[in-house]
Amino acid sequence: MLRVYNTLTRENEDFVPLNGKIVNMYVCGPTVYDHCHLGHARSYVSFDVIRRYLIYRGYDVNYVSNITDVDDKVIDRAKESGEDAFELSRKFTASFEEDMKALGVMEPDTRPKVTEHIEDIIDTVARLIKNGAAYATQKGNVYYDLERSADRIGILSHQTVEGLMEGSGCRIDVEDDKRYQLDFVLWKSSPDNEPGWDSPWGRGRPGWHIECSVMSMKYCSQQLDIHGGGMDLIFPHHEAEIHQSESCTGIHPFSKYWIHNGFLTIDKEKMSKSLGNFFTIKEVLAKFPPGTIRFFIVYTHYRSTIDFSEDALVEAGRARKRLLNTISNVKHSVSEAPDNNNDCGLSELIDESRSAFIDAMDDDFNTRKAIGELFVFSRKINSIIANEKPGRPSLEKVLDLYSEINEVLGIFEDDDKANSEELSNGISDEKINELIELRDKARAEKDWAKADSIRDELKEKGIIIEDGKEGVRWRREN
RNA sequence: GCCGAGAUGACAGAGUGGCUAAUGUGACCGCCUGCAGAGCGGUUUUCCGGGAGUUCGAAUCUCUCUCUCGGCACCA
Repeated sequence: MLRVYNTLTRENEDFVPLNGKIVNMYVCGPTVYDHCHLGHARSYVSFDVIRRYLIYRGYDVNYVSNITDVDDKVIDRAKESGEDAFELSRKFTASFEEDMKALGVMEPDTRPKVTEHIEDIIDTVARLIKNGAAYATQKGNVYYDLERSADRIGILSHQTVEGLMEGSGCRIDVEDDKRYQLDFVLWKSSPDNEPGWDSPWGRGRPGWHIECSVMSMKYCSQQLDIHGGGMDLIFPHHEAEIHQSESCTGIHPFSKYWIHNGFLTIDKEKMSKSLGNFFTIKEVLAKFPPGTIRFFIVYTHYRSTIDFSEDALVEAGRARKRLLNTISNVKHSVSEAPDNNNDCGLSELIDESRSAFIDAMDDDFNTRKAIGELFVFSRKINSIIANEKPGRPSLEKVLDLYSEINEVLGIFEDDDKANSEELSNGISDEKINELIELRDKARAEKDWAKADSIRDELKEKGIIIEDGKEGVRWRREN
């Protein structure tokens, strides 16, 4: 039974979707005013694994994740750089999509953009006003009337009204025309020099929270099974969504499960531009293979704080390589294996390991534990192929289990770099084999100096030579 | 002030009542090897923040103390 930690109840709960095997899942996407940073990578890789695991467990997942392409931050950034706001958001949307692809994040079933849903947003805001849940002001702003449903405040963040009022962040803006301190904006009037759309309340643009309510209801359902995002979105963003959506539809709860990923820190400090420890995904991709970055993220439970440092990435890379080496060892064994039914206990081991993987993942997507089980499995596999002679069918089943698990975790994808001839200084397979032959000759003549110099030469070009019992193997490495 | 997360070996990090606690990285030793790599075996490793309590039995439950980190209307 899959168990999931629900922020709403602060408990681990059995996962039972609202409607059989169908899972409607909405994950808050980025506001595209800059290149995405490592925190985004953490969040979207985590939810990607959750999504893939649900699919693996037989659920029919409808995964929706938005792009917030109009917002104060987009507008401010455009003003600073003198660019057109829409041009800017288009640019960073493309950048984001590139990053997600590099990290092996599956494309959502739908990736709606705010600017393409202005009509829907206006309709929803109008409906909220009609329902008496919101009010428009003289200045052309529309606010959600929280005082009216004050008993619902803190439903997700578990804060009291007093607590929120006394919060350090609680500021009363002099310009504000809202009635109640905790009211939040649904529609914000735009000056002529800023992006805006005509509405019943004048020219304006959507407030920050409304887009997610509107687009999740449009592309998922009026009631979601899972709503996800970073922990920092719990308040006010997700709580605002609950108010808006439930006032609009009258359906409770807006989402049955709320899942939030933990933060990413840099050298134990919060990532922030002022501290100068801010890394974009692209900066890190320039230094580490995407598979390593993904492994680093998946190797930590999604709710734990994950501390980024170069050392941690290096360690993750080594750990991952250990698993990749085993897979590569098994592949070699397959090519040399006898075509008989010698099982050597592999079938049983595979079944046990699959169960261990599922048990770990069923426990609130405990990827760290699941990978721990994978190391145990791999060590046993290495041992068996070193000491026994299993037949090809059994070995192929081992590879099948690795790919089955890879469907969920996505950590064994070959890094493009490692396999491309261009990055290995353009050296061709033929040339490599030629050099290996030369080296073999030298070795036969016990000319170790020559043999080693050939090996070093190839290593410089990213080709790793390994002598085994059954001859020489080589592989490209970045 | 309010809310939350956490403290497990050198480091990272599983583990929520019962074999002296998974796994990875590092270091060292051994096997294998001409050497190296990969792999295997072993050591580092009785390591659960302090104290009190419950229990036949606690890292795990209760109380308490200390410390760390994060959120609180920009945020993944």
